[in-house]
Amino acid sequence: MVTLKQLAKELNVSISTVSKALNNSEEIGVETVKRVKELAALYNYKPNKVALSLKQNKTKTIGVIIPDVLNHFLAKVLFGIEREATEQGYNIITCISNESLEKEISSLQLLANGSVDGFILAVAKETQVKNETAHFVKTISQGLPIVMFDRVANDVLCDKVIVDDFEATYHATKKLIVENRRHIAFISNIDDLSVGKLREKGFLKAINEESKVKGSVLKINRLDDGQQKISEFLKGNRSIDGIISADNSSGIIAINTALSFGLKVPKDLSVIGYTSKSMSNHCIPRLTTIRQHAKDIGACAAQLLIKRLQNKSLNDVDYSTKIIKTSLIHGGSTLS
Amino acid sequence: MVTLKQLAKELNVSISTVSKALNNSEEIGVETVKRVKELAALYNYKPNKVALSLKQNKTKTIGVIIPDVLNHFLAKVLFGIEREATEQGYNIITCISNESLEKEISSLQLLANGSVDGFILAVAKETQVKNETAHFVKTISQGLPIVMFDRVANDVLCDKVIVDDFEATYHATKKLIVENRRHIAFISNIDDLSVGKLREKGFLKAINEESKVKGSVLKINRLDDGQQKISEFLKGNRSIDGIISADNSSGIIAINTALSFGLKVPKDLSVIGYTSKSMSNHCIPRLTTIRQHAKDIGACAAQLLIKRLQNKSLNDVDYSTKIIKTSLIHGGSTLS
DNA sequence: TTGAAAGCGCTAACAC
DNA sequence: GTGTTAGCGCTTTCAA
Repeated sequence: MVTLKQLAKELNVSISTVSKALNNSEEIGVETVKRVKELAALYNYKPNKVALSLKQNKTKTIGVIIPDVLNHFLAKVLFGIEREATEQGYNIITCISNESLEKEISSLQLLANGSVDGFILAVAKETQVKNETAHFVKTISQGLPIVMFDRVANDVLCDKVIVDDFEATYHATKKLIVENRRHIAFISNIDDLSVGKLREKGFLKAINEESKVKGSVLKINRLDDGQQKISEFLKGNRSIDGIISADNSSGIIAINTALSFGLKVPKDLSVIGYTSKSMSNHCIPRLTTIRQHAKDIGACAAQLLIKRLQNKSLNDVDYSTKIIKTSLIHGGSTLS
Repeated sequence: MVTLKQLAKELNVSISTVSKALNNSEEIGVETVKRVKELAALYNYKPNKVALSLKQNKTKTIGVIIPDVLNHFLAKVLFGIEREATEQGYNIITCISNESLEKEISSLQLLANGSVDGFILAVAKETQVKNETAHFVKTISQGLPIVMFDRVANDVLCDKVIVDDFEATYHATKKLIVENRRHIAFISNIDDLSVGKLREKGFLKAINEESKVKGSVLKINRLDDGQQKISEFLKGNRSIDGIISADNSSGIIAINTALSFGLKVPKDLSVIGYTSKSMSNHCIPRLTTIRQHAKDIGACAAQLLIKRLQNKSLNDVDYSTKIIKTSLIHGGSTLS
């Protein structure tokens, strides 16, 4: 990499002249500017990012801590973050907490040494289960803002971007009720996450509002064999005629299982899930889906963080929680 | 963030004394070391990463350029890279090329300003189609090593990690032939990728070795409706009794479609795909799958790069290409 | 045993 | 219009 020093030497001018010329300073003569720029272009000069970061005490880099990149939703949020960040001239350093509190803490600490200007993260499962928040508070108090998305720690004061999980699941359940379904099951393998709990609550509210509708809940451990669990469940509850799936796989498995029993979808059984677009065609008919607009969530989180980074005057009072509305996409596994 | 300067001031010693004490230099008296370390611990001192990078002219950061994080395979490789990198004390800056040559070039340029010590990447689709390699060569000549995985540019001299796509697809096809399948279809929506082509070649080789076996190929554009395409294809080719899917969805869709036609799997139709574990249960029976060990690919790529970064004596002669062997996982969609 | 000083690459206030 | 200088936070050589 060429440095200002080398350019200066070759041009027989001082380093600061070169610097100013490249930064279009008014002070420098047009002729000099031209000479400098030509040589810089020739050598493909680019200002050293590290030196700039040191000088300006900001890295233009965001630390992103994702619990699990194999989760399609989270990967899509990452995609949204990356795009927005890149557009605004920020890089992202990605850490994968693997749902572990310890890894989450170490990632936070590791990057809180000047590597990044702030964080975007979804809280790890273990962290939510143990309800641990000290590491977040500490990071923020060190001057590194955090934006949480999807899985948030309610007690921590910071910007947040969430989905209307409760509302969306409530309305999805209502929709099945309107379709005249009388025994609706809620299937979830994310019972331990805040979003999983919210979705269940939304479901239960809708069920409890209707005396003639029966509700059942099936919780699946992630280590369980989903196909087998769902198969047993449906066999043991023959009256089920509607299903809400809280995670991105159970709805698909439920449809395929029901079909293998000879049931007709959506005639005998109506299903709605939180599956992503690319998976929603893994059953015939396609799954009717609650879209979370993951990309928008990522973009929104990035915007919130960058805004805060660039506007020092924002103070603790200004923390905002953005709710990204879901949409219901009809896929054929429901009547309409 | 506390700096050496602040510690020095408070302790009434010089900056260099503090630095040496914290780095366990023999020069400094035990008593001083103790005092320094205590205060550093109290203030939770951490050496500023940016300053270290500037001083040592290396960032301990790897640039990772992924064509698409929503691709489960690529996401899993990213996971493998992240884990190995973290273990070895490296951070990763992730860029998503979105299969675009332009974004790939700009990501490379953007990080080649001192932000990273080297790159791990899979070549974008557009780059492969246009057979563009100049940007890779330029980056390497600037002293930033590249490790390519999965989708590689053969002409570029660098370390590579690939899968035995040709072999694996050849053997999978052979397996169907041994099962006495007589009309085997190859379905792919990744025809434009190097790996897609290799898989097709492996398929064709196996087919061409057997005169009594008929082969058909269905190429799906990513914008097409996969369900519809596959449905039409199977309807138009009733004799098909075996399917090899090159991508991670077509195999699942094919099974579900066949079942909806009333066919029995695997009795009437045998299917093998490249699907990932989490998706392989999106059909009943489960899809027999060629596992690519994506995590291992990522780990291997990271190891290769870090080894090169730490061993300046490695020269161009030493470039290696690692082949990660696939495994065939029986899932019920084949007879054995 | 400790400290002063140089330097990594850059910017900017201040001289000339 | 151009150059000198200091300083961002750190390591390291050399001097005391």
